[in-house]
Amino acid sequence: MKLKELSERLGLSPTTVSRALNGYPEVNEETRQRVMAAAKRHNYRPNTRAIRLATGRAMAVGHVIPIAAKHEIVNPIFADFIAGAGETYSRAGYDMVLSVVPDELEEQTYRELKSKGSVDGVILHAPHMNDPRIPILIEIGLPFVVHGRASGTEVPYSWIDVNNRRAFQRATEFLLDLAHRRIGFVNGLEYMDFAIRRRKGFESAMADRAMVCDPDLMASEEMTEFSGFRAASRMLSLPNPPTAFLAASMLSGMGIRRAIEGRGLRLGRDVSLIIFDDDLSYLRNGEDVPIFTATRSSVREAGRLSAQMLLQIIADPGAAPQNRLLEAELILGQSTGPAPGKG
Amino acid sequence: MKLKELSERLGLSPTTVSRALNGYPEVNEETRQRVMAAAKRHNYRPNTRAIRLATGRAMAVGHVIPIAAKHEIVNPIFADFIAGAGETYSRAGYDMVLSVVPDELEEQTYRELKSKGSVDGVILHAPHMNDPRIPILIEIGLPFVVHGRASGTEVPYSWIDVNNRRAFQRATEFLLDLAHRRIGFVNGLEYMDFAIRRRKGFESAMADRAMVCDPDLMASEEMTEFSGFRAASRMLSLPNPPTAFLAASMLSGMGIRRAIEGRGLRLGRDVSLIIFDDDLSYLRNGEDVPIFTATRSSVREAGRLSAQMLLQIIADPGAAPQNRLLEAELILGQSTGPAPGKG
DNA sequence: ACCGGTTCCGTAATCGTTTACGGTGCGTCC
DNA sequence: GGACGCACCGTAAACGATTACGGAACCGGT
Repeated sequence: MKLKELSERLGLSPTTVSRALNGYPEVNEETRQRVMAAAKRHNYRPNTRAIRLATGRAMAVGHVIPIAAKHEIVNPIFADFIAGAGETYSRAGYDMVLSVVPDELEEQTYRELKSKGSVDGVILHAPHMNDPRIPILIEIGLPFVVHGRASGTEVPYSWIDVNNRRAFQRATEFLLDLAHRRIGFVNGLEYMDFAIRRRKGFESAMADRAMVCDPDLMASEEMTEFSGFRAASRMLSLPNPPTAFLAASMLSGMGIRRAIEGRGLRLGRDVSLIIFDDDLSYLRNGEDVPIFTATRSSVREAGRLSAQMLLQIIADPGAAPQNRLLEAELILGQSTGPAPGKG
Repeated sequence: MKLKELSERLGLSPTTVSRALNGYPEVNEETRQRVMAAAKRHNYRPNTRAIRLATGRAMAVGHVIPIAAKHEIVNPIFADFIAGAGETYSRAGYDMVLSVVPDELEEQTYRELKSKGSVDGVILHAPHMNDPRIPILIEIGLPFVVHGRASGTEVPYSWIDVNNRRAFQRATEFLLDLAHRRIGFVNGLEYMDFAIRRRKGFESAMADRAMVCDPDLMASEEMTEFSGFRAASRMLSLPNPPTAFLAASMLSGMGIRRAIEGRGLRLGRDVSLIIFDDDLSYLRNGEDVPIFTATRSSVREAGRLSAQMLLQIIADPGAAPQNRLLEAELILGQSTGPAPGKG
């Protein structure tokens, strides 16, 4: 069933039918009702391909997911971020198109998305310091929203981010309040912007209490269970091991717990642990009472908000860039307790 | 730069230019070279929207990701499956469009994808018993490949699946060989087809050794860390607790380990554990030596293969349905050992 | 009676490709 | 030398919507 057929059945022109369905004012209300009814009755769905060509809009947004060439790791937060964003898109009638590309092909991918006209905008994932993708997107004129920020980038752009610095500052302070003095910090890869900010948060909390950061107690790793395990194992073997850990993710935290318990130590008593909890649907931090004490911020919610922001930008490309900083909440779980007394 | 402009610069008709670029035979080889060179020089990229309208092909495939209404859980294997499929699509010049929908809207989503013409085919995820989506897709004539199978569905359709039954049969036999007699089986939700097959594998291995399955030692849960923990905790509290576990996923397994170690028992000595390992990039089962003994099958590879199959079906819609059954390998890790001697 | 302004609707161009169909020129064959 | 086939290229009609522009009918005001 196409527009033309429908209009013939109704004894109207395609123009009027189109206008009626799209809510234009220059059509009699009675006629509009008749058209809408007929459209529903004949199960008419405008052909997306034709709309796209006629309007020049793609009615789609792109997410390009870089695959780190080294480890081929897909960031586990994507699933939930996309679930959140997807909700917003469907409601607005937009498609979400995913490109999975090795990270060295990312620039080229953006250029093609633009020149082939297959999307109206993109979400930029996992920004790092001085991220070159931002100036590129500005140059080619493709609307975008960054999930995160890029330290070092001066030009204005739209982003949504969690206050990573503050979250880790608070977590560190909390451990210090519990009298922990040796704190192991298992961070994400520190070319990622969020990891840089988290480190700053950690360091400034330490500095505020006139404490020095021991490089032996800091690690910058892929956020996997195994990396967490390895880093914690190393630190726990030191002559002066940490009594507490700060972990960049739920998975790292699980690895750290394995290292702790594997040594016969008890989590929350002998060693404390605070993680950053993205509130992933398949990696819930317990049900009623949290397993880990954590700073929490829902990545799914971030997906929803990013999508909304992007759609606004697409609707009004002239407007000034928007920014939104989300605060993480500090939730108390069973993995923290006062530092064990000295001997 | 559009086709018309390019043709004018070359002093040719749009037809000839189009044919030259698309490899049609009725164009002089010399002319073709000239056209190709000019296209490259002017950085000409055919407008996807126009191609789609003109050819009637969407050059896109859809993945509809159902969100379970109850728990809003995104299946964690999606990220890797999609990463695998995405590689295949990009190489073939296809887009991947994702729809994230509450599962009760799934049928409607398929119908819209078809009538709006936004995709040429879809991948069907997470099939369950007598899955109604399969007859629906056949009815509306949208090419599809199922990742998994649907027990009870008689009509032929294309699928790619892991031999789940065999994998769990082998795993069970392996535990039995190690003299384990009380085996806890922490399965996925048993309306999912793969969980049904795994259960059959477990049961038939038990039956082959004339053993009865204790319902107290069987659980059917969401495949999360917490569910694994809860199920294992319950079983370990039984008067006659299991000496070994079989887990449906890496995450369940991690929860089971937590339950085991939380009781002061040692994994691989006091209690054994075999998991099913989807080989997710962010949930690797150790690096050199596996943490868990596991039956392993890469879901990413399944994604690649599913995508290939779907593209073939789209290219030749008349052909008979294809099937492909992958075998999981049984890999030895540190989580299994002989059953502890009685007293 | 005439003009201006609404209200409502239609004609036809447009988006940027593909492709059915038709042409030209040339060589070959009988 | 006419018929035929082949190699090559162009004209114009699709594809299915949106939308610029124009026109008819009607109303109120002067």
